Amino acid sequence: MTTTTPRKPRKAPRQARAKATVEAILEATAHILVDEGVERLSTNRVAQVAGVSIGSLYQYFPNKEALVLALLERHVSKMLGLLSKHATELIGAPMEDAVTSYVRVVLETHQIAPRLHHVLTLQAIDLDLSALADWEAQARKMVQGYLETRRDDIVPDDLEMAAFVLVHSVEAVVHRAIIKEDDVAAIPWDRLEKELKALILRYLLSETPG
Amino acid sequence: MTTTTPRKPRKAPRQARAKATVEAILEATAHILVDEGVERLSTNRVAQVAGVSIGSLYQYFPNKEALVLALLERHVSKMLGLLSKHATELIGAPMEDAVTSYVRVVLETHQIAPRLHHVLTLQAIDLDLSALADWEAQARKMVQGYLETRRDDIVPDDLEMAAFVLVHSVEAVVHRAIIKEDDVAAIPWDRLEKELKALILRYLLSETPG
Amino acid sequence: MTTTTPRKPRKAPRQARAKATVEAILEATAHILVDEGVERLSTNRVAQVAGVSIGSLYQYFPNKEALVLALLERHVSKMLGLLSKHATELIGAPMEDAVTSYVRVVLETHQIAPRLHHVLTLQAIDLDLSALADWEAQARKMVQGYLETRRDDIVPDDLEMAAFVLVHSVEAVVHRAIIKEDDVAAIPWDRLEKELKALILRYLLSETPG
Amino acid sequence: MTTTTPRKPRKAPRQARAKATVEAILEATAHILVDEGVERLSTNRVAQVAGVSIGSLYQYFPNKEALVLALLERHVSKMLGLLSKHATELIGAPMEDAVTSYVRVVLETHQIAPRLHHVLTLQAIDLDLSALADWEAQARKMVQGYLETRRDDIVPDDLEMAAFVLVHSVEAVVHRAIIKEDDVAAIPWDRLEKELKALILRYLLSETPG
DNA sequence: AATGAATGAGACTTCATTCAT
DNA sequence: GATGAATGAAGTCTCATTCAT
Repeated sequence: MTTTTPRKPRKAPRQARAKATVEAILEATAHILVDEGVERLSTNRVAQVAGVSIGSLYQYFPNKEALVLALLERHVSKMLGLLSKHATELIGAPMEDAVTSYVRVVLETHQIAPRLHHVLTLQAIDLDLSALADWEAQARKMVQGYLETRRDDIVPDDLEMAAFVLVHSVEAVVHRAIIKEDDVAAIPWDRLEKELKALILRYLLSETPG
Repeated sequence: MTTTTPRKPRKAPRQARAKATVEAILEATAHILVDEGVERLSTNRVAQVAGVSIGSLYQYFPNKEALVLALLERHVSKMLGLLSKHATELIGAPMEDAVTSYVRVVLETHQIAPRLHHVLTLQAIDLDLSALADWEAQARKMVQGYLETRRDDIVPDDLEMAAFVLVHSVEAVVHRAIIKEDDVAAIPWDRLEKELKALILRYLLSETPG
Repeated sequence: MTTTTPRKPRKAPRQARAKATVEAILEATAHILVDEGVERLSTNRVAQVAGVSIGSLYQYFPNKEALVLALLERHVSKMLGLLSKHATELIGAPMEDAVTSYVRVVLETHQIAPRLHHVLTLQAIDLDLSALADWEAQARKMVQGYLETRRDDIVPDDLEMAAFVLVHSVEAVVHRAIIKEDDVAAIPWDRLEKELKALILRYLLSETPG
Repeated sequence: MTTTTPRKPRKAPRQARAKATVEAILEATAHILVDEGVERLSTNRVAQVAGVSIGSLYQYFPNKEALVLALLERHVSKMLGLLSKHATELIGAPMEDAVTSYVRVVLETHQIAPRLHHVLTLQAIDLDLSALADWEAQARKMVQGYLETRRDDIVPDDLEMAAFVLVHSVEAVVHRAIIKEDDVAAIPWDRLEKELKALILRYLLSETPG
């Protein structure tokens, strides 16, 4: 299942006009992905929706995958931006603040573009795109790094495992919460945040009772 | 994204030969899905791999989606089987035993056919098939039901939310653990089980410290 | 310039209907090649002219090259048929009879389908198809074989070189003669035959004068 | 197969820079033709390889054919140059010298740019370009002219036919010899020359034996 | 003169599905 | 029941050519 298909953009747009074209193409891609579904994503349709000729599309993207990849990379880069913005807050912060900060970052990353996030996530797996895996690795590394600074206060021994459990628990719960609601506005973000903080803090700080 | 395509098998195979045909078709579908990827799944290819004519395939399945659906339903039915088998153990069991039992069920469901599970999960979302959602609903209902019998011993108030958090945390962590390892055997299942039990029990039974 | 594109027919037609389809496709290919030119040869056009759907074409031929190759192989096989039919006459025949026979074979091979022959020749080179090279090799081998049986009567020492010169001289002259005339009938075949026999016999049997 | 597309260069380059541009374009064309194959010859690619914008290419050449034509005309003009340079030697020369001279001219023309010669030859036919036909006509005329001055010493009656046979025999044998060898350097030019001289002289001067 | 962005016809090819045998 | 030939819509992608800057 290893592909040798090129996925990188063909050439960077130099003129302003070209930049607008690329922008229109990516927006159209996102639009179709979110509102019409992957199965409707075809290069022809993207070009049509973008109001651009199919030839122009192929000037900048070698194939359909490259469109999705470009979109994914933009998205992940925004996610990583949020992560690194808050990363400094964590260092040396008391446990509760650090956890609050982390949960909020995850909630925020999912609010950048919730429906696009969902679709891109699936595509990343289907197309074997690593950008998202990079994000996860980054998050795990950061969490594990923090846990190591608090090793003495923490119950779990295996910090790698602990980071793995935490990152994916939080990620999954948030993700499902968003998918569950058709209307993103309806999600009880505050309660979700509270609950996730409880989940994490108890896992890290309490001995198993009983 | 809502389809009106029929997805149910056309007619049940009555003769033994027919049963074998259907079996071969589904096996071929699974094989292609797992070993070659969704993008290679075509009805013609399935028929070829199954050693059956394309006409025969359409005798039993009205379209391509029906293949995936049938496979998914089989799989989910196995998962539900495991769940209900253990369901009785849970009722009235002490908290620790109940949690152990639940975590084991989830681990077992993921071991039925790990790679197929992964692919089907993605397809279920892409094709908007509800079978998997059914499974999740079932699991949530069961967990929530159990929590209600223990309401007094439990810290979280909102049991629906608690069930949601638990089910998806466990599900996600197990799922990622399986995907992570190319060599499935290499996963430290016992440690994973221990860690998940700690996560759940502390969440349910400990007050947030600090 | 080495290609890995498949060129062999996809599957052999089993039913009579399918055989007719394949036949129609190849005839259409030949027709387009001869009457409209290579640049007009497209799979769509072939299907259209053959009165067959494009899908049917691709059931039997993996791509455009395969069409040309199939046609070429049929043609070359006819040419080789003529060659081997006369091959026996040559063995042990007196020089003049053998030469007569050879020149006639070449003339005949070019009359099987003169215009198609011309186009296929070019395509064989462009597409790097070896079928025609096989024919030439065969012809050279046969001629050289005969020359060896007459080594004592023959002036040239290097029989490989002599065969090379003979085969390509005769081939080229005949080929150009056919191309030259738009009206194929107008070619003075008998005089051409006489002249080529003279060319060969003098080359083989006379010492260079002067 | 008759085209009405203009094939002549659009305007002659007046400045030195423009001359360099045209030169680069033609060199790129030749390069692609020889090293990548006709199917890879696209105007965009030529421009790219030439390090010139596609717009500039169309400033000097009205279409793709014009590129090939320009190249062909340059090549044929070199060939004609060789021919006319030796033409004077032939007049009144003794038969053997004349033949030597002619064979050498043909060998030389094929050594100008053997691989390009090969490709251009094919293209000339495909695109129905007459430049090469002009060369052949010229060569035939010259040879026939010489033969007429020697009519009394010569065996063949029909001098037009004799010239036809000679020109195409020599041409074909030399051409195939070059194609046959991957490495042009490996061709036994001297033996080829000797053999072709023998072929011609015997044909012209010896009665058919036997 | 030169640039390169944009165009779109059209080529190739796949694949879900139907239907005659 | 089964077969496999046939279909054609639809998708991917290229490339000759134009034109605004």
